[in-house]
Amino acid sequence: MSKKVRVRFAPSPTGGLHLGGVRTVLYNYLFAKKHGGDFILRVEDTDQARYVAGAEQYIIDCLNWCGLQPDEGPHVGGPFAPYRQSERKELYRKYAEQLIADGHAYYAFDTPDELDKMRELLKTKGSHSLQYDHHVRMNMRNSLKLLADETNSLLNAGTPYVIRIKVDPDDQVLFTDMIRGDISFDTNNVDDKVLLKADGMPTYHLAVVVDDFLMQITHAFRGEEWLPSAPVHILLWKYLFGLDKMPQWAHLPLILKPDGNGKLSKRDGDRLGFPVYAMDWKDPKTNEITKGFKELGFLPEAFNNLLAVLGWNDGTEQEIFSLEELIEKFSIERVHKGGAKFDFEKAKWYNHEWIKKTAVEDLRANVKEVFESNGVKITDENYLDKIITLVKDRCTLIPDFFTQGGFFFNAPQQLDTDAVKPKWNADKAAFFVDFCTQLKAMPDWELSTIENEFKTLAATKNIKPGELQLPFRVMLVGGKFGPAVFEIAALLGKEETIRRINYALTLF
RNA sequence: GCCGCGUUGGUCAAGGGGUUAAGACGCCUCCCUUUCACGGAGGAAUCACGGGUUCGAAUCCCGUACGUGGUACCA
Repeated sequence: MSKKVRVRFAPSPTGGLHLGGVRTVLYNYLFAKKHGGDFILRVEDTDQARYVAGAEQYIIDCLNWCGLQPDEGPHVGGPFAPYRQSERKELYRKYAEQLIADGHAYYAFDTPDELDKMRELLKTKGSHSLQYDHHVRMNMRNSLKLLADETNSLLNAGTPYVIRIKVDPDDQVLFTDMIRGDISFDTNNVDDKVLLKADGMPTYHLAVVVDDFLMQITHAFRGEEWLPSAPVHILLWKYLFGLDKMPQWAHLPLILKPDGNGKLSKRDGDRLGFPVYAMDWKDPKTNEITKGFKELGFLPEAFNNLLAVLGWNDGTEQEIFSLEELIEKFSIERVHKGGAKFDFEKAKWYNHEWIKKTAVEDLRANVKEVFESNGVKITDENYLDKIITLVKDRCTLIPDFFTQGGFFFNAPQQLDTDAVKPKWNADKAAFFVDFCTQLKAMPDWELSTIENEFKTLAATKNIKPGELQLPFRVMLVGGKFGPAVFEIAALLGKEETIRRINYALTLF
């Protein structure tokens, strides 16, 4: 019987949650759910210098908006609590000490100055690696070089120290990545990484391995930037828990900037005018707000969809996937090896598609919010629903509902008279005067009757109805946009339609 | 510098020895619609380069180039 699938996402709370982060979560989540497993959130808050208060809650909010809620985490608890590394601090030390006892790690007392000097020396000697490794460690101040007595007295005197892994030279570290296949590293190129810092906190290297073991993680998916440090993690697994217990690895491709090259960063979004964070992020230090996809008017379904297919597809021509479909169809083996450039135009296309396919009642709350934030109080949801139905095909982002349908609530302030005047004449003006009279007399207010009335009157006056539709549109909405004119009039109601015609007639 | 990973149109990509090298976004043309969209029909545009292996290479192998990531008491 195979172990239950357990995957984890382990962000460090240092700022907003960017596209790459959300996609990592998404792939983790899809894989877990596809195999009926658990998705665990773990927080790496061991880097005090960069830790930002509020960032953890922000990440949770983003996951919530995306609908990717963890089964275990600092906010929901779970059998392996705590889920914050700062609260697990003492745990890690035990494993670091065990490594030393087994001869796989050592105490190092080198000061930052001494480390700098060592690297300077290597540089002047023309060495092509600046690593703290088997070449140099016997020249440094550590428990390998020092006598046991010396080490103990240094320790007893409270000298600051770190614990470093002891990487043996001339060996190969081999592993199979679920996306990339077999990968090998020569241990001569792996340095003696710090595992436990002078402040007693673990580095990422120790923490992932210990936490993945303790939390029984079966599959570890993370960004490609971690590939070079994979050998350290694998060595740690070998020394501490045994390779047979190690999770399977998958290193996800990077999301790159649309122009030029390089990893997509927050700066690129600012520069190119699109968000790179899931939701608005306010940096508590600078109070600077970085725009998010949510606030720009993206639907979470579209956001998940566009992220999922940036580096993965199911091999068919399908482009639009719901979360349920993604869970069903996702396979980690089909994830690409190469990075993908982010294309905001295509991102908007996905949102447009999702708005078109989303039911009115599921759009209502979002649209209502947009109207109300524009100062339009919605009292009649039925009316709002009709507007949504009428304009949703032409909305790419949620705020477009207001630009496309705001005129249903507020008569246009300014009319695009330039669009009408060149072809305007007394006959047309007379048409609208008569049209109003007829509208007033109409017993009902139906789309078909309004349209019939308009067209028959035009015929009797010998004017092409098409030539009258544009002026009519401008009268009602203020410009050359919006849904079919007669639909608008029908929804606007008799009085308002007549009022707008009469007002416009004074301007043309 | 060293180490790792990658490279199919402008972008996302299917295809993994024989294909007219799918499809999508964007762009262009036309139809629909006397608004703008939606929808429909078309179009331009691609296998990084050089060597092999093979009857045959986008596909396999080796180089090169380019890109990208790492090279911290950051993750």
